[in-house]
Amino acid sequence: MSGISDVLLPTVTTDVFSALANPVRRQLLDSLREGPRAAGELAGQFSLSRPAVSEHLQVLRGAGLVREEPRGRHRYYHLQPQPLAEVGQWLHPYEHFWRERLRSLRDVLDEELS
Amino acid sequence: MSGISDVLLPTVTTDVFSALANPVRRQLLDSLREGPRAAGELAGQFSLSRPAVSEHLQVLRGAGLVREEPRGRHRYYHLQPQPLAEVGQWLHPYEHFWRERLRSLRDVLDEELS
DNA sequence: TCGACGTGTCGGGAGAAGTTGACATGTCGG
DNA sequence: CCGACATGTCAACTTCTCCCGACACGTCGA
Repeated sequence: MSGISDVLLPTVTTDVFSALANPVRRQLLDSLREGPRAAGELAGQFSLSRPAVSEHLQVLRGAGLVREEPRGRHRYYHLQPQPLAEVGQWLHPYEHFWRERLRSLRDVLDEELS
Repeated sequence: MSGISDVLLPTVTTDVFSALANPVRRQLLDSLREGPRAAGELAGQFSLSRPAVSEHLQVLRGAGLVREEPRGRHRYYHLQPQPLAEVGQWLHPYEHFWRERLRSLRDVLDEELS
C-alpha cells in the first residue's frame, strides 16, 4: 500500500545544492544507492564521530534526499533521489558546453601530438 | 592561436560542488552562458555589493568555472564549463533512480485521480 | 597630466556549519 | 526488569561563509 506522500517530497528545508556541497554527504548518498543502511553502519564507513554523521544525515533529510525508517532499535535510511532531478535540470543546459570543450581538447591534443 | 592551457583546467582550488552551493554563483554562471560579461555588468544584476559579487566570481574562478579577460578598464568573465562534467558524472548513476520515482509518481496520481 | 571610472582587495562583523564529548531515549535479550 | 546496544540531541568551540564599507590600482578621456 503506497500513498502519494511516499512519492512527493516531504517538507524541504535545505537547498539540494548545499546538501551536495559536502563530500561526506555525497558519499553517504553513494552508499545508500546500494540499498537502505542503518545509521551506525553508515557512520562506520567514515572516520567521523557518530553525531557528525547523524547531522549530515539530517541535512540530507532536510533536502528531501533521504528518508528514515525506524525499525526496532535500528534506524534505516533510504535514498530519496527525486530532488536530484533539480540538479539535473540546472545542469542540462551546460551539457553541450562541456562536450564541446572536450571535443576541442581532443582536437588540440591531436595537434600537439602530431 | 590556441594552446593546450586554454583547454585544460587552470589550478583548481575550490570544489565544484561547493562553488555551486550558492544561488548567486549559479545565477552568475547562468548569465555567462549567454556570453562574456564585464564584472560591473554582472554585479548590476544582483542586489548585492560589488565586492560580494567580485568574491563570488573569485570562488568560481577557484573552481575553474570561469576565466578572466582583462580588457582596458573592464574585466570580462567567460564561462568555463568543463568542471561541471564532474557534477554530471556524479549525478549520472542517480538519473534512472529519479526517473523511476517520477514514473511511480505518475502511477500514484493515476490511481488517486481515477 | 588629472579626474572619473571600473575593479580587485583588505578588515571586520554576523551568522551558519562542522566537530566533539556528554547525556537522553527507546529497544532488544536474558 | 535490567543491562547492553543503537541512535538522537544538546552545549560549546572552532572554522567557514557571506556580506559590506573603505581603500588601492590601473585605464580611459580631456
